[in-house]
Amino acid sequence: MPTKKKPQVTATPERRRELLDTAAEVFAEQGYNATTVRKIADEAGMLAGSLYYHFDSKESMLEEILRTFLDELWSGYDAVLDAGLGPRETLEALVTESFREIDRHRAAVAIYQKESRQLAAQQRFAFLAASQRNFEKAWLSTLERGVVAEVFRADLDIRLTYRFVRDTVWVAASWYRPGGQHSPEEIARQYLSMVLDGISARE
Amino acid sequence: MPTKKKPQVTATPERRRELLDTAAEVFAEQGYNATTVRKIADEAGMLAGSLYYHFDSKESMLEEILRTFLDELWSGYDAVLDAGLGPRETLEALVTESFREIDRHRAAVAIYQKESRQLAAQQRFAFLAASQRNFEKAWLSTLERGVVAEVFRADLDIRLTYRFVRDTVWVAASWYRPGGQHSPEEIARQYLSMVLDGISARE
Amino acid sequence: MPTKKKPQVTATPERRRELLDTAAEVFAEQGYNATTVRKIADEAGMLAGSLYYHFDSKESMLEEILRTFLDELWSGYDAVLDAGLGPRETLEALVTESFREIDRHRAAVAIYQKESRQLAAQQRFAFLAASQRNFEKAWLSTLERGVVAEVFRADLDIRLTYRFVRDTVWVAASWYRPGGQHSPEEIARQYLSMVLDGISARE
Amino acid sequence: MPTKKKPQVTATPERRRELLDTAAEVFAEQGYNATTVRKIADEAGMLAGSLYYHFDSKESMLEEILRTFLDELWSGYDAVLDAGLGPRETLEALVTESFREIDRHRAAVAIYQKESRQLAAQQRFAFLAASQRNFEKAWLSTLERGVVAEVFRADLDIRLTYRFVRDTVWVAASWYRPGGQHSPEEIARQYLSMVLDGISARE
DNA sequence: TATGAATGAGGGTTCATTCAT
DNA sequence: TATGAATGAACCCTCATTCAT
Repeated sequence: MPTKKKPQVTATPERRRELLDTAAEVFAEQGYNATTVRKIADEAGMLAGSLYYHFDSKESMLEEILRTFLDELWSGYDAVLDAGLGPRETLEALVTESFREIDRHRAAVAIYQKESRQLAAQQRFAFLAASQRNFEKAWLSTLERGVVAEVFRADLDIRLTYRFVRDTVWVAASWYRPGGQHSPEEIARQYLSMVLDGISARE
Repeated sequence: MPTKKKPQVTATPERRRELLDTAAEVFAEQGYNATTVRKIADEAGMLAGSLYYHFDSKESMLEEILRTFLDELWSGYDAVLDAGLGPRETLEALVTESFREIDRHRAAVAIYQKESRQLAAQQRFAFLAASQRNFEKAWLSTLERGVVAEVFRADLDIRLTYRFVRDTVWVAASWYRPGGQHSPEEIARQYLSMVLDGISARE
Repeated sequence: MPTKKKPQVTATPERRRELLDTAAEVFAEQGYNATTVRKIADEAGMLAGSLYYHFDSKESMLEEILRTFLDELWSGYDAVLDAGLGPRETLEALVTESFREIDRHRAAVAIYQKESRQLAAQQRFAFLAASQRNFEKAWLSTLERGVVAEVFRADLDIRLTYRFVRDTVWVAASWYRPGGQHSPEEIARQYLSMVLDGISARE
Repeated sequence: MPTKKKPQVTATPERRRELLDTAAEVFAEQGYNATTVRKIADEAGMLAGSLYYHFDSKESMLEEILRTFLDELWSGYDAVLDAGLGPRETLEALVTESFREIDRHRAAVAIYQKESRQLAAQQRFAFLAASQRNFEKAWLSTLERGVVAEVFRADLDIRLTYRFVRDTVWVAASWYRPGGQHSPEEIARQYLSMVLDGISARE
């Protein structure tokens, strides 16, 4: 691996963040492939070529966006998983943390949702697959603990349940808009209510 | 349908179907934008240019795939909605029908999930937006009916519930593989069980 | 040069003529390059591939159209040039003959006007250049004879005059429509009047 | 004329002009349809894609070439038409101006001659049709004025005369080469002599 | 830091042509 | 004779990327 010279973190790392935020917004809105480097530059008020002073490539921007997001996400998740909570409380905390993450990194989450599967196949984005595996491990074990503790129903296919909960939470990024009428915690509460107790009225 | 003279659906509509199935598979796997016409042709065992004997453009292939899917979907939905069922039975039937559709048109559903939002902005794909509106109408009214009839909980935000159910069902297309261990009806049953009664054990 | 098998003059040579007439019309209207073989076939009520039963190539159609036209043109010109007329009568006869040719072969003349220069560079269309040389020879000698005989003005550049007369006549093909209010002979008469005596009133 | 690489310290609009001049030359020589964008780029010493930094499309290059030409042409014509000259002097001035324009914009004129008719049908090139109408108006009214003033012969069909003069002048672009032995003014004089007084010797 | 201009590798599409039926 | 389907080369255009200034 030859050392590259380009992305000197000289000057302002804030400018870098700004540009990445802009890029993330456009990626989320138009899709990664459909987004041209020029569109990002336009949005940032510069010319396409100028972006290459800050970043190696379009792909490296994408990578940094996703890496930053996943780092933060896991720092939140790890705190929850290490807190020694019971299975139901763990589930509630994970879901709430997820909605907070959607609130903070809406664009990144949307990108992740949409592109993750194809990206994960590339060497460069192997960290996506790794994260996904950890994710699955955390959820499955939580669900299993809950079944054992008779906190969750035992008659459900556990993998199906995992997918159900996982998807249910993350797709919200596709319609969620920060600053709307519901706070992330409020949405989390409602989602949890549905996921845990169902939508049908109890007799 | 204002398509003029070219590939009249006279002789072999089967070849057309074959090619569209191939295209749908590739679109679903790689994303519409990332899919090259050459890739589709390769998969179909012909040269890129040859596709244009059958179709006007890459976009028209996409359109036909989505139109065909939505036509079938709505023929199923309409049957359910016109059956005069109660709200809970309607919801169950709609969900079941959706999983059947995922089973039959997995690729089309996956494409729809991924590209629909951006596509709908184009004049050509306005029918996507129209379908989405009808979809929303059908679900919201069913949920409202259910709340009135005290079949569904009254304490949930109805739009949030709508999104919850809608997403929950359709994202399944992203991991569902036909011919797996669960039939669509089986999956529908488990999903319904979770959605209606929740995943937590009843005391 | 291997003998080709295709253009059997079997069956009807009339069909051949019909097809060539159709092709000439489209070539004239849209330009040779801009004309697709399919457009010709459409106009003839068949499929593009079917034309290749009758002709070797699009280019061979063009060649036959132009050859046929030039053959007829020269048969008319040669008659005039061999008639032993005086220079002014020769000029009048050539111009009249030209307008008759425009009347009969409007499409071919239009094609000739438009494409001749570029075509002539190709080996295959060398006959166009040859014809052009003969054409020039005939006109220049007629004009020179006329100057010597003091029938034409001596103070004009003879090459310029040649181009003037030549162009003046043939461009008419671009606006002439057979069956209009003026017969070719009538138009020829008026053109000759202008060319010979000018448009200004005599004092 | 070997194309050398200029020491382009050129500001942007000059580069644009250079490229358009190159394009015009190729269009004129090979015809618009037969000209590939790559050929233009070759001639300009760059790659095909690079042209798109300067222009939107091949068609937009054509448009700009023709627009520029017509703008200049009409600025010359308008000066003549507004000068309050008599009909004969107007005709002489228009013809002279036309030959000057051929001298300055030979390529553009040749393109105009060849492609104008088909182009005019397109929305984008409607300005060609408009120009043609103004052209016709100017000439017809000049000829009519001349007939009334008994400066031009009254026994000629005025539309035919219009076409005669118009074509006669502009076709010259197809053989005219700037820097030849005749200046545009000289050619104009000879043409006018023929058009006004005819080529036959006066008794 | 950013610009202007160019590169070069495709990508979608067109079209003359072929050929088995 | 004509059709239906396919070929393959070429075309216009896009876009990530580079680099001298």
